[in-house]
Amino acid sequence: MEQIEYLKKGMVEIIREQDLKERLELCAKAGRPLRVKAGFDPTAPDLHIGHTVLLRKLKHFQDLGHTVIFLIGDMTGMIGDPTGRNATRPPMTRDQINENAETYKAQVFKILHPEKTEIRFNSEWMDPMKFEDVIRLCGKYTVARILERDDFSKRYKEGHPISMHEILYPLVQGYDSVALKCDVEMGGTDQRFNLLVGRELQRDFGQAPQIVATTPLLEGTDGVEKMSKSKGNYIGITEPPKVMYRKIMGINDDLMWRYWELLTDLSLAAIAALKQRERMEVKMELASTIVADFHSQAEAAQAAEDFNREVRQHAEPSDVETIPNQWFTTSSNGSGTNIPKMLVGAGLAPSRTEAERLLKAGAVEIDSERWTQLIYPQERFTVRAGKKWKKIG
RNA sequence: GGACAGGUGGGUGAGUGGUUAAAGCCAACAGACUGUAAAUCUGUCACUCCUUGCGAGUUACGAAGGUUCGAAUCCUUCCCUGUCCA
Repeated sequence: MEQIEYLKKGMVEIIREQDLKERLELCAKAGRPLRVKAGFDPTAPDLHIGHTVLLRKLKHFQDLGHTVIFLIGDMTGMIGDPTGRNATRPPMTRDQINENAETYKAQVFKILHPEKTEIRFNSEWMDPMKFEDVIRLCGKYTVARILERDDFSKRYKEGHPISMHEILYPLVQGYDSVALKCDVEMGGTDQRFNLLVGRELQRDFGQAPQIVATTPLLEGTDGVEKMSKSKGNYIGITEPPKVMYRKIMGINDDLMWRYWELLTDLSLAAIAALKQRERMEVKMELASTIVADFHSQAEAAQAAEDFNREVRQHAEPSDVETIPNQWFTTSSNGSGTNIPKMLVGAGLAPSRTEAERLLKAGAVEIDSERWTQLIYPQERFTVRAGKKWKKIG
């Protein structure tokens, strides 16, 4: 079946492929689309391109006519998913969650087809649950099995705390699949365990167990850790074209191939062909492709132009902000602008101590000349501190 | 409920009364190099103030008190975490 081949591309694992085939056939006969769920924690208000690896895959299901359920874990967000953590996440407040959820909604449709997407919140069925129901749910699983989970067992062995509520997380997520009668659940490879719990619970509730499909986790711009907001190695999908472009250009050459594979629709053969070409050129093409995906062709072209000028030629950016000079003083020793104060005031340095360090390190350039003195005798000038530029005057 | 161990800067982790704003490593930032990057090398990496000086002051080692000329280091209470016992 060709549907299977299309869906398999870019997936790490399908449990079980045979089941997926059968389910596809079954639904085709019954004339109903598959219900494909993916859950998102409303912890990060902004999606990054790492999330789009999964979103792209969900879209592929939609391309084949199936329904995607974008589940916002407003209830589970209050628990804090322990996945990949060795410390407990702080629970979020209701207000924070609602706010973040709105941002999610606005962002996912850059990839997903709105008309084939159901957006749901797990508080829909979690809120009405009584404590009795919760206990009954807990009875469906055992402590030993939960502790099998890699990060739990690791934390346990190393003597790190695991709170009771974290143990509940996989159960809650699994129950979501029961409530939604999911056919397929997708997630990153780190979600494998949680996704599998869903299968078991569905079986317990007399449903056919969902097919579990995992996608790879994208490395962040540092090339080492998984992309994540908290690690600061992410590229947000709402970031301005210029920033996005620059971040992509900043990745390691080797990582670029992985980005081509997971973040574009290019076939593996086409990517292999790119490897024959000049790397700089290919990376710029990657940056343009991705920026165009989230913005537009025109903005991507502009970002490329800015990059050439600012980064490659070290020229002044086209959109340097001008700030009135409030640091110019005249005294008996002469007159001038106090540079450290100006750097902090203009947002080029976080503190005066830091500003002085930048000066000493030779990171400050004024009107294209390196400047290391405290006082600059002019009132109007263009200043660059590291990568940041401002016009003063 | 009891016994024991522990809580140090963004992360890890030294430091058990005085040149300790706190080693080392990682991350980060800046400079050099360069095709962007990576790698490498160099420097920096709490804050404020000024006359920018191997300057002055302030804050900091879970929290609050105490001992002392002087405490991350000793004492007391509290909070938190783990292990074992019940």
